[in-house]
Amino acid sequence: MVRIRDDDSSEDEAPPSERTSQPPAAAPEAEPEPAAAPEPAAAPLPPAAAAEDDSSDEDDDVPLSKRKAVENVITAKPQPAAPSPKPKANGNGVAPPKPAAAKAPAAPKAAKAAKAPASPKAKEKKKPKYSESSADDDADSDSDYDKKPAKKQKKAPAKPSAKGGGGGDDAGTSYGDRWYEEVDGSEWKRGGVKWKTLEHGGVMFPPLYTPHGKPFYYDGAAVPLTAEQEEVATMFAAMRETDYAKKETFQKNFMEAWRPLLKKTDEGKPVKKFDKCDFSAIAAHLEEEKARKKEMTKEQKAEAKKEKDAAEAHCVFALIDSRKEKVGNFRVEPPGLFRGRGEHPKMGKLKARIWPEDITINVGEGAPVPAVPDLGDGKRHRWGDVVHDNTVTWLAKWMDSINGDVKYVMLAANSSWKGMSDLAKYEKARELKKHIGRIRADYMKGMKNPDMEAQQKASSSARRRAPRPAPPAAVAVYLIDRLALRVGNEKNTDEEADTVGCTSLRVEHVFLDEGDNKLRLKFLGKDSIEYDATTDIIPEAYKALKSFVKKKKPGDQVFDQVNPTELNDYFKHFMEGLSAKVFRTYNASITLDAELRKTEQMVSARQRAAEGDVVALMAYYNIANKNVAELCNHQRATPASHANAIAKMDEKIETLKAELKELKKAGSGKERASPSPPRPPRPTRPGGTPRPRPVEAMTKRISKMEADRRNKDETKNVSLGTSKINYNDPRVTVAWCKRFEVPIHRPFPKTLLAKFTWAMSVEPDYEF
DNA sequence: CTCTCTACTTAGTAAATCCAGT
DNA sequence: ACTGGATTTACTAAGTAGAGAG
Repeated sequence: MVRIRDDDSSEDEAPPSERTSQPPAAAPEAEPEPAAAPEPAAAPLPPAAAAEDDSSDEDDDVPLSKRKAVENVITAKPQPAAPSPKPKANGNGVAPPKPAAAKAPAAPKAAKAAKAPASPKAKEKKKPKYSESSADDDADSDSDYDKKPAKKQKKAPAKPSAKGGGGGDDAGTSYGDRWYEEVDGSEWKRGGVKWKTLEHGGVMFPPLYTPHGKPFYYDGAAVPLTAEQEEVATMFAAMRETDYAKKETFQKNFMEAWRPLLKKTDEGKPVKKFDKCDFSAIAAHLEEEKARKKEMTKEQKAEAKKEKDAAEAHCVFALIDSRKEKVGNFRVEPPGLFRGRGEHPKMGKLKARIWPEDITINVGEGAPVPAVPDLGDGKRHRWGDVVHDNTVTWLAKWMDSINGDVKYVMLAANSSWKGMSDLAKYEKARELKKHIGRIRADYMKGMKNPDMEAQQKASSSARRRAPRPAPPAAVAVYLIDRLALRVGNEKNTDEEADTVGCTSLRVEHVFLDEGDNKLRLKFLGKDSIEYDATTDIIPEAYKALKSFVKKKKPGDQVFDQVNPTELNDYFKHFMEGLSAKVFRTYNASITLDAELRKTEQMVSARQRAAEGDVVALMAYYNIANKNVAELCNHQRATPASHANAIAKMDEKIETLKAELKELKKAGSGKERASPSPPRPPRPTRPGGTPRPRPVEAMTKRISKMEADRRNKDETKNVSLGTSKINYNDPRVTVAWCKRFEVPIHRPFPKTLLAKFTWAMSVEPDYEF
C-alpha cells in the first residue's frame, strides 16, 4: 500500500490494479498477477554460487559510452558560458556557440517576474517541494550510477564534435541550463509569458518533386503524366502494398484528389476508374531506388548523412533567453496521401505541399527573421507571416490542408519548456493524491442522488461548495477514475474517424449482461484502438448504467447531457487545474510506484541469482510497466515476426535443456570440485557444438531464455513506450533504479534520458 | 452560455539504427 | 562481416482543454 504523504484522509488510494475492480486493461481472462510471473526453472546450484560470477557479466552489457552519457546528463554543469546575449542578426546566429557573460534567466522565472505578483514567494520554493535534502544530494545520487565502476573507459569523453554547424553537442548533454533546480513546475501556465528572446533558424522544406518519367498505364495504355500528376501517382505507387491502398475510401479519395490534376492535360481519354490504373512500373522504379540506396557503401551513406546534417544544422537549435535548445520537428511535413487512422473518411486525400507563404514564423522582436530558404524553383519566396508572440512556445506554424488544423514547430522533448511542462504535469497528478478521497466520496454520493431525472449536469460552477454530481456525471467520473478512460470530446464523424471516450460512449458500446456488477465496454478510442474489457464495478454504478441505457437506441449517448467541459469545471471544485486527463497520469504513475514497491517480494533471490540482478530486476520493471500500459490500453500491432520468434525461442530452450541434461550426467562429480571456478573466457567459438560449460552457467542461460520468452509473449501487443514517455513519473523509475542499483539507461534509452534530465537527481526514496 | 480556435500532449506506426547470432 | 530481427527514433495523426468569439 502506498504510504500517504501529507494527506488527511486514509481514503483508498490504491492504484486500480490493486482494487477490487479487476484491472481494466485486458480481456476477461484473468490477468496474471505479477506474483505469478517469473519463476526460474529449478536451479540446481546454490543461488549464491551462481550469483557470484554474475556481476562481471552484467557490467559487460553496460556500454560505457552510454554510461558516460548518463553521467553527463546527470552531472553536467550548466554551461558556464552562455551564448551571447544578443546574437547579431545573421539569420542563423543560433548555430555557433558564443561566449557571453550574461547569465541566462530561466524562462518561467522571467515569466513570473513579468506577470505574477507572487514572485517574491516563488523564490522561496526554489528547491523542488518533494526533495527533502538539499543541493548536495545531487552529487550523492549521481554517484549511485557509478557504483559499478566505470572500469574501461573506452572512449574519452570525446564529443561528437561539430556535428554540422550545430555547435557540436550531442543531444541532451550540454544545454546546461538546470532549470529544474530553480523551478517546481507550478509556474508553467498556458497564456503566460514563455520567453524574452527567441531566435531560431526557421524550418526545412522537403525537396521539390523530381520526375522519374516511368510510365503509368490506364486500361492497358500508357498515359503520359506531367510532373505534377506523376508526383501524386508516385505517392500512391509507394503505398500500394499497404492496407490503406486496399481500402475503398482511400482509393476513392485518392482518385478524387488526383483526377482534377489529370484533367488539365487530358484530352478525351480521362482517367476515371481506379481499377484500371496500373502503377506497377512506377512501383518497380521505387523498389529499384530503394535497392540502390541500400547498396550504397558505408562511406557513401556517411557522406550523404553529413551533407544532410550540414544542410539542416541551422534549424537544429533555437536560442531562447540565451539558452541553446533543441528544436523538435523543424522539417515541414512533405506532401503525401493522408493516412488517417481507423476508418477515417479522409484517408487517401492529398495533403498539399507547404510553401513558405503558408508558414507563420514566431521569433523574438529583435531577433533576425530566419531566412526563407531557396527551394530551387527559381522563385523568391517569403514567409506568410512573422509574429512575436512570447506567450506561446511554437517557432513556426502552418495550416494543414486535410483538416484545416494547425501544425506547429516546437522544441524537442529534452528542452526546458517541455521539461517544465512535464514536471508540472506530474506535480499536478501528485496533488490529486490529496483530493482523490474527497472526489471519490463525492461521486459515490452523486450516484445515489435520487433526482436522476432532474438533470444530468455535473454541477454548475456557480454552486460554490459541495458540488454533487447527478448520477450520470458521477458514473462518468467513476469510469474516468477507475478505468482510466479518456474524457471523450465531441467529434465530427463526417470528417473524422468515429471514436469515443467516456462522455461520448454510446449505448452500443456498453454491455451489462456479463454478470452482476460486471461492465463490459467495447469501443474504439483514440487512434481507433479498440478498448474491450470487462470490469467489476460497484453496484451503484452498475445500477445507474442500467438505467442510462434503458429506452435508448444503440446509437444514443449513454451520458447525454454530460460533457467534458462540465466535468472539468466540476473537477475544478476540488483542485485547481484538475481535469479529466490528470486522472490518467495519476493512476498510471501511482500504479507504477505501487508495483515497483513490491520489487523485493516479486523478484526472488533465486531469480536474481539465476538471471543476474539487473536482468531479473528489469524483467520485473517491465511487468510493472506493462501493467500500466494495460491500464491505459496502450496497444500495438503484434509484430509480424512474433510467432516465428517464439517458435525459435522454444526450440532453443529445448536444445539447451537437452544439453543441460547431458552436462549433468557427464560431469556429475568433478564439475563441482572447485567451489568458485575461475571464470573461463567466454567460449565463443564458431561452429555448432558448444563445448561443455559449467552446469550453473547453462541453467542460468535457460532461465533467462525462459524469462525472455514469457516476457515477449505477454507484451506482444502491449505498447510499453507510451506510458513510459507520457504517463509514468520518471522520478519513480529513477528512484527505483537508485534503490536497486539498476543502471538508469536500462529503463531509459538515450532520448528518454535526455527528456527526463530533470528527474535524475531525485532521492532514492522518492514516492509518487 | 455554446461554439470555435488555439496550443499543447499523447499516440501508434514507419523508418532508421542497433546488435546478436551465424 | 552479414544479416535479420529487435529496439529506438522520427513522424505526424489524434486527442485534451483553456480561451475567446458570438
